[in-house]
Amino acid sequence: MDTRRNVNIKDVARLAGVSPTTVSHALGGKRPVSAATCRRVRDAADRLGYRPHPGARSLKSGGTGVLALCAVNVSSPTVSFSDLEYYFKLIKGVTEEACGSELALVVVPESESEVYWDRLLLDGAIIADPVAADPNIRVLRARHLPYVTIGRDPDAPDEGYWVDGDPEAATRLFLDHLAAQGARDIAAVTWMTSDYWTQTSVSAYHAWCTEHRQRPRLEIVPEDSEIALRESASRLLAPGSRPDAVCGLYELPAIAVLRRAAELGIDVPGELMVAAPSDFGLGEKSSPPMTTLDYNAEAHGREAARMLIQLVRGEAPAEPRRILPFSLIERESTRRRRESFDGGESAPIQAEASPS
Amino acid sequence: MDTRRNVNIKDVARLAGVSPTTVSHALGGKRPVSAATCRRVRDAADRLGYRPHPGARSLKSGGTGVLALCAVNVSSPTVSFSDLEYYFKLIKGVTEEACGSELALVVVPESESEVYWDRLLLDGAIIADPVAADPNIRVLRARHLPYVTIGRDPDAPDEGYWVDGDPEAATRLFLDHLAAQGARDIAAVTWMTSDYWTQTSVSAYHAWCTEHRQRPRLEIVPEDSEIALRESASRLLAPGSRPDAVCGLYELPAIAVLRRAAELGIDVPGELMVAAPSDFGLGEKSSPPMTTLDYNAEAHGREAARMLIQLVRGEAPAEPRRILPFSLIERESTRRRRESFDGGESAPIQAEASPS
DNA sequence: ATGACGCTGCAAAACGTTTTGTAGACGGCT
DNA sequence: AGCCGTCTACAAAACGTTTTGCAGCGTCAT
Repeated sequence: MDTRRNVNIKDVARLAGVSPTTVSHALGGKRPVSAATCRRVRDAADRLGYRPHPGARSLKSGGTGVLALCAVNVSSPTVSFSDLEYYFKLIKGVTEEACGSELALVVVPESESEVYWDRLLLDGAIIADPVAADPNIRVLRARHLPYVTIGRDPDAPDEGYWVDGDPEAATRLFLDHLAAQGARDIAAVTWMTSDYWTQTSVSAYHAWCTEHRQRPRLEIVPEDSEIALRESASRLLAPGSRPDAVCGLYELPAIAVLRRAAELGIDVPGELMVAAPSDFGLGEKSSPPMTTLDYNAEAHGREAARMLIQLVRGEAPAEPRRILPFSLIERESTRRRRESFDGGESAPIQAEASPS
Repeated sequence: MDTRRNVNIKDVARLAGVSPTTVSHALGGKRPVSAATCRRVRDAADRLGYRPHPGARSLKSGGTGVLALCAVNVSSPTVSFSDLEYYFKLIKGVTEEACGSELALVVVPESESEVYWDRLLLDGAIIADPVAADPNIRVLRARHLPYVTIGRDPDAPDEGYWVDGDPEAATRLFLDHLAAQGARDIAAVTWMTSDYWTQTSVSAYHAWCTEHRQRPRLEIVPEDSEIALRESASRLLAPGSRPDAVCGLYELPAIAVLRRAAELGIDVPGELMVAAPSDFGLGEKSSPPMTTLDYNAEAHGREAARMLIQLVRGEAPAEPRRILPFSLIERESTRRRRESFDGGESAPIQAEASPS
């Protein structure tokens, strides 16, 4: 079907009666061209519907104006609708910032195959939530493409360029909050993932327990499935040594605990408090609504994009590693003292960014 | 920061002690190369971390293996979280199909600027829900890139390549359903959008009203905002000539009607039935749950991708215009006769695809 | 008159691949 | 020995841009 040859710069040059060089300068503006010639060239280009070939352009000039955001995981069975809101905020933040700089943004859905990076024509990329030995990062390195991660690379948390929250501070804030509400035996539940946030949260949990002379109890959901989530929740709430609070380092495991608690007839927050320092938008919708984090994903996206744009331009970002502030959103799942009867959201508990 | 030159095919050739031609053939497999040489070349390429430049490759061979899906609207204020599930299903379907054919897929978030298409290196694209005078389609045409739309192009509904549901049949199915449940005065409410689905639904509504000797009453939400939604709902439910059922041609306006009904203390479905032949996943979550469509977005994505892949390969799709089947999911908002007390979802009412 | 200088546009050389035509070597056949 | 086909690998020509160096040509100051 695509039999017609695309019009190229020579065709435009011929119609306008000038050389290809002049066309390039008239359209690109790298060197002055007389007004009359310029108009003639533009007319010719418009009439022919000329579109410069992006490949050829990048081949010579080194850059296309395209950035990539590697984000939406379409393979995971449970990620489906929980992370969507988070991804959307990320995309929105990055897009806004990129559009402002006349750059194009594409979203690369994560999937098993790594075919992507070798085919795409890019100036740089943003990797959301990198994991250990991240394949995306490896390829970007090999291609010498600048990249920024949202969330630290667990293999090199103190290097490279990133925007992140403060998982240690967040975990401690949540544990302190639960303790302040009366919890004395706080268990933690998390995924089997290898990202920096999880790793750091887990060690922060252990450190906190040691400091507060509590017995740590960490339940790790071994795989990415509804069944595994259910089983972990059941194990955690089994009679005998049931904790009086659960801190889910991510929301989904915490939601599973809430569900299981409802099944077992355990009162939340009366007999069990549940909270998760995570922000995939699930806390609002769970029943009862769950205390979670405000991670401010849109700001993360914006800042990452801003940084990447500087890198692409060859500038060195003033702050290569940025920790953004977050706050705790208290909801019913941890609200034991009902002094007032508003039912609305209480004022978020702010936590300032503390550079690690 | 990106001072180091990328390794190119000549570097590999030099290290392996062969010509660039041989490297290309050893890696690309277009012509036979002896096993020994092949291994030498591969080793050299691996050691240097060689990645062929996608621009150069496409320049010569005409194609990169990249497809684009133009979908997520990040500009609209109301689209935010309602369409996400729909988009995700689309992305998932398209990605699966593309991966199966060793093609890469990128998602192009829709925004005001059209910068995108001129910079991206693509073999073809899928446009989700094209509008009248769609700018994306215009550019794709100019670049002679093959494209498939999900939902018909309202400017040329009977041409080109598309996958779609059957808006006329869907609208009639819903109106018949409401009438069968006892509705005698069915109003419709919709967006101010220029897509084919909306246009066709609206005329189907008018036609149906004429056939059934009902006075049509169409409320159009004039702009994309929460306030406009609220006002339209209020107008529709104002006392005096209140309809006994509302068919929201999209979900969001229908949800606004549900909310307003709750505020006014109007019993749904007792005094007012509400349904929407649309599938953005909101029907399940509204209160009361609303009767909606099962559009089967993932299948739409898969079929569109399959078609596009054929086009990119130069094959002519057997069926350039495909109408996929859909079904009505009955929920509480239109369930007047409560003969059983299961409370679950009833069996969907199937509707076979009828080629227009 | 002469040189310097600014403006305008052109020719040619990249950029890194793939593709095509062909040369050389080698073995098997008449 | 001569011929033919098969392997293997190379040289050279694209692909469509941007970039660089430079030539022509007026204009202005000396």
